[in-house]
Amino acid sequence: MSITVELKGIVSSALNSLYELNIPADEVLVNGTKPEFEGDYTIVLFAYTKPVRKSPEVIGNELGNYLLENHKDFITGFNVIKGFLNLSIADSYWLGFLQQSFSNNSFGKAERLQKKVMVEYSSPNTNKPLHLGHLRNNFLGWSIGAVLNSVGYDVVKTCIVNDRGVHICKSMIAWQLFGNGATPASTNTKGDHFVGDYYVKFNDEFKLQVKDLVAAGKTQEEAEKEAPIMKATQQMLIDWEAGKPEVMELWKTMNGWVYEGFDTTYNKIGSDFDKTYYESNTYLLGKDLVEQGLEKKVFFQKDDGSVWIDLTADGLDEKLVRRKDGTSVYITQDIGLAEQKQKEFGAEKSIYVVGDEQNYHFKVLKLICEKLQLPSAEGIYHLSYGMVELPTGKMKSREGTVVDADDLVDEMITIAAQKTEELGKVKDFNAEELEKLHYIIGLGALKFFLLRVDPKKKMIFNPEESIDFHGFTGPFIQYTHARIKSILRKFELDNNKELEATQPLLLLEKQLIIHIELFGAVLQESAADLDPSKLAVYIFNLVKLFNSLYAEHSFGNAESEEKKLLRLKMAQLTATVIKTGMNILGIEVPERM
RNA sequence: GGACUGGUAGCUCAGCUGGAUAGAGCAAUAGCCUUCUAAGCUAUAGGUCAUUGGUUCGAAUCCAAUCCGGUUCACCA
Repeated sequence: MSITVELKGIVSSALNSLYELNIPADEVLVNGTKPEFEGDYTIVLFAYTKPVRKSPEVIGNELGNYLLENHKDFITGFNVIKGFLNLSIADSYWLGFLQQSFSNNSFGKAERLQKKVMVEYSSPNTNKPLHLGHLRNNFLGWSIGAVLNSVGYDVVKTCIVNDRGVHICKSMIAWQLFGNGATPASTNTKGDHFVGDYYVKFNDEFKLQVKDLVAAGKTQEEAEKEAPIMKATQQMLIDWEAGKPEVMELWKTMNGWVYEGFDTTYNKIGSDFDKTYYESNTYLLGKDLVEQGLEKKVFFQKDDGSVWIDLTADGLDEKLVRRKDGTSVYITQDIGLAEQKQKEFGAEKSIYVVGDEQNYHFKVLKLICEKLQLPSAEGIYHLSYGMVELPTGKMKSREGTVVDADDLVDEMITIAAQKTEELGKVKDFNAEELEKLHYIIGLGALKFFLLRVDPKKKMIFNPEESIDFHGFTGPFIQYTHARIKSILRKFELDNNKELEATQPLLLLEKQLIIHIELFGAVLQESAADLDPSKLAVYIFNLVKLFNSLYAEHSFGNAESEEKKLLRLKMAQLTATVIKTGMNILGIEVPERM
C-alpha cells in the first residue's frame, strides 16, 4: 500500500474518532509538503471546517495531536499553517520501505489482473514512408501498451495496414508510367521510399495534366476529373476490386517493397505488433451489419438506395454507411473490424491511437456500435493525440515539409555519436558497442522528446533546432543511470547488511526516497489517463533529485558506513526505477555512456 | 455557421478531479571538476496564467461572454 493511501485511511478514521465525521479515505486531500515548510505530507483541512464547526487551525492541532498519539511509529511531528496540517514521517518508516524494496527488480509493477486490452496504433498507408507524426503515434501506442502491462493488463498490440485504395493505385500507375521496370534493389532505395517517390511523381504529373486541360479551356474541377492519369488510377481501382491478375500482381509487388521498408523502420524504432490486420482483408467487413442495422431500424434507406444513420439527436449529422452503388464506406469497415477484434480477442477495452483529426469519426463509430448493440461498443476508446507541427504549421507532403522518420532517426544517432565522441568517456568501447550506444542514446532522445508532452496536445517540432541532449531529455536520464551503475560497480553493495538508523535522514535523502515511493502510483496514474508523459515527468524529477544528492553528498565515500549502505541502496533502487520506467517508455538505458 | 479543441516566462512544455509565494528544460548571466561519470550541480534574471465578469474561505484550474488560433462537419480514407 502506498503511503498516501495509508495516510488517507488514518486521517479518515481519526476524523471519525474525533468528530464522528464520515469522510471516505479517498476523499481526504493529501499532498506532498512544499519544500519551504517543515514536514513530508500535508493534509488540507478547509473541507472539514463547516461540518466540525471549528477553525482549520484548531482542527489541525487536534488532528495532529491525535495522529501523533495514535501512530507514534509512523508520524513523528506536525505543524499547522492556515488550513494545512504538515506531518513528518518517521525515518524508520522510510528505512523499512527502502530495505524492503531496494533489491526488488519489479518494484512499482502491479500484480496481473487477468484482464485484456487491445491497443491499435501505427496504422500506416502503403503509399509513402513513415514521418514524424507516425513516430509520435508509434511511440505512444507502444508505450501505452507497456504502461498498461505494468499495471497488470494483458495487452494485445494491433496494427491495421491501409494497403488498398486510390492512394495505392496512384503509386502503381506512376510506376507503370515512369518506372521503366526500376526496383528498390536496382535503384538502391529503401522500399517504402521508393514507392513513395512514385506517389510524388503521380502528383507532379497530375498537376501538369490539369494545368494543360485548364489551358485548353476546362474548369479546374473538370480538369481534375478528366486528367488521363486520374482516370487510369480510377480504372485501376476497379480492376483491383475485380481481382484482375496483372493489377493484383503489381499491387503485391509494390506493397511487398513497402513492407520491407516498414519492417526495417519498425525494427529500428522498436515497434511491434501481436496482430496485423490488412485493409485488403477487412474492407468488406461490416456489410452484413448494414443489413442488421436496417432490420433493427437503426439505419434507414434513402430513395436512391444509399443507407444512412441519423445522429442529429446526438448532436451530430446524418452519416452514410453504404453508398447507393452498394459499396461500403470507411466507417462501415471500422464497425466490422471492431466486431472482428471483439470476436477474436474479447478484450474489455479497445484503444485506438489515432490523431485528433479523427475525433468526429470515432465519436460516430462508437455511437453506431452502441446503437447496433454490438458487444464491441462499450470498449471502444479513441486515444486522440495532437498533431506534430512545424513552427510554420502543419507538415505538408505537397510542400516537401514532411519530416521523414528514417532521416530523423539517423540524424539523432549521428548527433549521439558526435556528442559521445566529444565527451570521450567510452574510448575503450569497440565498434559494435559504440554503435549500440549511439543507437540507444539517439533513439532515447527522440522517443523522450515525443513522449514527454501530454498526448492530447499538439506539439511543435522545429527541424532547425536539433533535439536537446541536456535537461529534460532522454540522454540526461540515461546518463544518470550510467552514473549510478558506475558507482555500483566501484562500490559493492552488500545485500545482506541491514540498514541502521542512528543518524537522521538528510533532507535530500528523504526527498529522493519519498519520490521513489511514488513510482507505483505514477504507473497507475499513467495507465488510468493513458498518458506516458506523466511517467516521463516523474522519471525526470527522480533523476534531478538523485543528481542533487549526488552533487552534495558522496555515495561510495560517504561520511559513515551507515550512510554508505543507505545511499548505495538508494542508488540501486533509483537505477531500477529509471530502467523500469524508461523501458516502459520504450527507451533503453546504458550501463556506461 | 454547428461540434470539438487550445491560448501559462523569449522558445518548448508541466500544473487544470479548485488549496500555501504559478513550476521545469532550453536560451541568458554568475559560480562549481587533484575524491563516486560536468550529457551534471548551485544561484540570478525572466509572468497581466489571452481578456472581462461570475461561483467561494480560496480560481491558472470551475462557469459565462469576448478576442485569437487549430481540427472537423464528403456517396475520400
